[in-house]
Amino acid sequence: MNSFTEENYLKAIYKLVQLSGLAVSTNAIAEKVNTSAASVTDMLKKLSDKKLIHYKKYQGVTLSSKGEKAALKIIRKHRLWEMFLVDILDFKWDEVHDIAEQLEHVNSDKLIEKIDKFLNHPIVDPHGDPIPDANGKLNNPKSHLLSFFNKNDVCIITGVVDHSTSFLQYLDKSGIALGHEIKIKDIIKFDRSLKITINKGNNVFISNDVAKNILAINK
Amino acid sequence: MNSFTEENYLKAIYKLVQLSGLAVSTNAIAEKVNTSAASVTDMLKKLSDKKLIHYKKYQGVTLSSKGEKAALKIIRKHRLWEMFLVDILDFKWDEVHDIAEQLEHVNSDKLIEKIDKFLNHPIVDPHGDPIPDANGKLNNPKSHLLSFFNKNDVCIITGVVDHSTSFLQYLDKSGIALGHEIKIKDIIKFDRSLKITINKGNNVFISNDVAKNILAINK
DNA sequence: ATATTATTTTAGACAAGTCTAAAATTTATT
DNA sequence: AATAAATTTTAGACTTGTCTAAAATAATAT
Ligand SMILES: [Mn+2]
Ligand SMILES: [Mn+2]
Ligand SMILES: [Mn+2]
Ligand SMILES: [Mn+2]
Repeated sequence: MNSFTEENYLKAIYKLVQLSGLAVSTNAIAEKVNTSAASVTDMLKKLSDKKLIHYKKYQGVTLSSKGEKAALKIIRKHRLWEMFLVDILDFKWDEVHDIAEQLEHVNSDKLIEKIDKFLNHPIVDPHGDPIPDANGKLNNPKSHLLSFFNKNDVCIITGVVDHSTSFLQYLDKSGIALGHEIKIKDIIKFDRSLKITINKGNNVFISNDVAKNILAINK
Repeated sequence: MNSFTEENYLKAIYKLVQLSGLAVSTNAIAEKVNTSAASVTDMLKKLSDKKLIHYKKYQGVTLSSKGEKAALKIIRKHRLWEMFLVDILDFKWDEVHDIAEQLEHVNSDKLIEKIDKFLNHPIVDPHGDPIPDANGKLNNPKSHLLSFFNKNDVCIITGVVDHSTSFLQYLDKSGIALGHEIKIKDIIKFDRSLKITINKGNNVFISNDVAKNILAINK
């Protein structure tokens, strides 16, 4: 078994590789897990000894297939727990991440499969992120950042990039939620901010910074 | 916050004090948390510094009110999670303890109160153990060991002392479950084993060792 | 191509929790 | 009351994960 700490490193490496498509740097990991570069180097040696990563000094790191499987399992657990918290216990989508950070480390295959079944095998979590299946298979839906759409495009919101409480609460306040239909009414040249219509009703202005943190798919 | 380890010591001390009514010994704690007496002494110093226990060298230990509150909170979480696992996820009563040992350390007041509400504020866990309320108040039901009843007594099974998988599975196999009515048909003088009738139906023989691990209340 | 800067690794230390072996204290026995 | 036995504490060491400061390597700029 891997320790909580090891699991958090694996998850961090998985997400960074996913994002960049490249081997990830010691510094990037350090920032992600909120620790020093020296500590990361120590841990990389350990994960390498355990054959969880591919690592050569100064050359960056990727996950081995064993490491990727472990990472996907943690991500599966995290997202299923988030789903459980929102759908069953009526938590808000901005409240669940920190709790799921703890629950994702609970070790019981039977438990996670029962939760999955109880939730009716959900495909995405409350933030629109895909949930890996029991074999670690992950359906990566081809969404795009809202900031990449053009004037008069109509799309459906499928996810968010930023998962912070403040961002999610801002979306709530603006009436922006997963599944809603968005029409791009206007794009301001100066700062690339957007005027959008939500569900054929309200018009709302959002900054480019916000648009870059919303995922959507063409309708 | 207290670490997982500290929480497990507090829980162990709580249960040992509960059982004996006296200050508990270093050795007793060592056995309960499955570690060496030396390690226990180290931890007792730490818990004492944190004002969680009353401790004087060589004199044994009891919980401070702060420590007792912490212990009861962990026990509340453990028992509510066991209830959730059995009632909602259809686990058997012999499968849940180890998972609850992990879940009891998840830190979120909101989570545990939502679970409590979702379960409709249960009073006892799947093993008949009482669940402390949100204020740490615990209703100690006055049950007795089945081994203390007399011939022709009729009683209702309310709990178990031993929580091991093998014991609980033995009870399942024998048709003995919480809430069932038991009539003591005979007590064998030689070894104090019992012939009992379950729910006015089947007759079953159980050893005194088994009877000493079943709790019941007079009908 | 060399010098400067940034990144990464090593060295050495620390806190938490654990261990074994030895010393101190308490309890039980004669 | 003195001795033996059991319990508890101390001493010293080890592991995991962390840190800072210094050294090594790589990347960038002149
Ligand atoms: Mn999350
Ligand atoms: Mn999520
Ligand atoms: Mn239990
Ligand atoms: Mn229980």
